[in-house]
Amino acid sequence: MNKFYITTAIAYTSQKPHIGNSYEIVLTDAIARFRRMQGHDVFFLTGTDEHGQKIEEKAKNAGVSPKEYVDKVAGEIREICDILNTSYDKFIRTTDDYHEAVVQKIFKKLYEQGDIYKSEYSGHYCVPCESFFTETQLVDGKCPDCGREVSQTSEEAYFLRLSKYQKQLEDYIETNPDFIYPESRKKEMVNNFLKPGLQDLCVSRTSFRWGVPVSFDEKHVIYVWIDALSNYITALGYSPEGSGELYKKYWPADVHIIGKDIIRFHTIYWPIILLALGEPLPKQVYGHPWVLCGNDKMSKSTGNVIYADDLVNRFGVDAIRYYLLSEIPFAQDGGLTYEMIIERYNSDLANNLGNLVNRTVAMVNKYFGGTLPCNTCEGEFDDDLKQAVLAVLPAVEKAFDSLHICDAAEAVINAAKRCNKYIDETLPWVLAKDEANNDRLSTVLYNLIESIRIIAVLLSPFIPDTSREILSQINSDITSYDSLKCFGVIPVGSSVGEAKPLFSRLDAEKVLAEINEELQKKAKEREKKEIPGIAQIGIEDFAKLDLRVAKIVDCQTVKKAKKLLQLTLDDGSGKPRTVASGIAAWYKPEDIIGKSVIVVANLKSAVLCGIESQGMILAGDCAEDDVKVVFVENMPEGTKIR
RNA sequence: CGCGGAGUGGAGCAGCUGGAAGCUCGUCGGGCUCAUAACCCGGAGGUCAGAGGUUCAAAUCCUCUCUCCGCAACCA
Repeated sequence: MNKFYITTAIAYTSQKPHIGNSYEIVLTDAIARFRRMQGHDVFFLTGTDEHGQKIEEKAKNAGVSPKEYVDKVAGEIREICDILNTSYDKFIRTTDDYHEAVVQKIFKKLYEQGDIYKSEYSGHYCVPCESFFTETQLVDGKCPDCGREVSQTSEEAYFLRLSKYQKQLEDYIETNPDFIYPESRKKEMVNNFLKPGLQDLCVSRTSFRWGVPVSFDEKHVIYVWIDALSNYITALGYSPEGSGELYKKYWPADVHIIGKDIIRFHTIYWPIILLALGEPLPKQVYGHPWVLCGNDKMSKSTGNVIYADDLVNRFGVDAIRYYLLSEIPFAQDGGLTYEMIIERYNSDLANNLGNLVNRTVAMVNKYFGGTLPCNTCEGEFDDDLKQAVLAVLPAVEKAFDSLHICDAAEAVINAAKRCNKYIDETLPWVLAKDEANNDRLSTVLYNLIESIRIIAVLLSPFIPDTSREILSQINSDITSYDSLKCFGVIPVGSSVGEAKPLFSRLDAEKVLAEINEELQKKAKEREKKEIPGIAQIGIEDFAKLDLRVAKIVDCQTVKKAKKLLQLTLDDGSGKPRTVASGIAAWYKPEDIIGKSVIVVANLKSAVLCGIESQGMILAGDCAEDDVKVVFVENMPEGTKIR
């Protein structure tokens, strides 16, 4: 029995995850379940990533301790994993004490062997930016962000020597072509990071406290990614001082399932940490695509967020699992709308699969009282059916091997389709009219029941509850992997149960109307809540802003930046002021030259794509993809706004 | 010229190691009645983004152009 270690990325506990975040665990679960079915000894890990500045801030805003905050969100996340019926073997939290202890040991080991070093001799700190840079990050010896002088001693931090392991990592990627998967992601990593040469990574922070402290230097907190990535081995009982049995058995991971946005951490930093620890590298990292809301990215500000638990309450777990697993492509982002869910639910689950099981079981009951007497009277369509049904397993195997999970789902559903066709070919209701055809009729129904059994078992990685329900209706408990490889293992004479619809058809219009009504209700509630929360600063805070009217005297596009326009402003001071603004998507230079805007005149300057930006101009986020600059009329340059 | 990907019938996608354009949904017509107005068959609908090129033959290879998306940089 081969071991199979599979993981999701651990979910960040800054807020409740939406359906796009939840896609990952469902995808991983399907793979884990399939491998178990094949007889692999599977260990399936998921969990939560709970440290970091963002969480510290969120907790502060919510008026609770970071731990309290994280306990709540981690609870929600785990609940969603359970609602989605995922079969994880372990749920790790980065606040678990054993994890924190091992992370400290890992950090210490890397420090002691010189792979992590204190930055004193190469430290460059930019005071205004509160940022820390390595020698190589400096631009002409100055801060790459603001271009000012940096000082040597103001801040110390620890760095991981990435460059030392670059060659080894490149070799590994070379000799394991499927390590970074899919291929296009590999190219991104190689071309954007490896080829230009890796820069040492800052792996400690002193600007906040919510993290794992460096054991030998307590004012430093370990960088969240070092902390988070280590979960894959701490969960198994890894320790630099000697690892436990689980680790020896399951590491290296067979595949890390992660979102495409964090490929870099998993294919560059993580392997290098492992190389430095002297541990084997994961065999594969699959960066899956995203679930989009229609064509848009799901985001809270747009208000188009959809949560897994809401969907499950409305449509059922298996409907949602099936949707995610069958609709989201292998490498391209997939869409999710209520319309699409209903469409797929009706066509695949209700009409095709559900109806097949229902009509077949009903016929067995109707014509034979639930017990088939014979399966030996073969006819002309039988071989074709058997061949088609037996061909599904190899197709599913192939799809899982290449992580094309939606293709696997499609292959199984197509088998159900083939069965529906077989019913029309063999016309059981015609056979039933003449008792002389009883044997043939029994054989036809037997072939259908056996096909349904195979389909049901193959559906178990995708829709486990439904799979069990189907098997219960046909009254079969033969579910072994080998039993999928030959046709006809259900014994003649066994009886079926009652025919109950698996998925009742949805009336799209009705369901959509209901959903709209609820969404509107929620939107109203939200409006009410948000307004009282605004008055949180005093007049003295506002007075810190120096807002002034300025006229745009020149404007140019910026070569290297898609989003930036470089504005030259007359703010009444007599000196031209340069401001870079991220409005290129909505404004062309000629549209705005000569107009007047409001500029935040006392904002500290910053360098963006090589331009020193001295302030910012005010603009409104009207919608997710619509920004409008605040133009003013009839006010002279330099007018103070308050 | 930073890197990578995508543009295929109304919608969503496959095909892309060159050899008569496919799948699902929708739509139209027919069949059937065991079943959840479900199922089965058939039709209509595409100059495979555009322009060149290689080839006996290109959606599939090469070049250029246009449009979208992602990564990187970055939205002050």
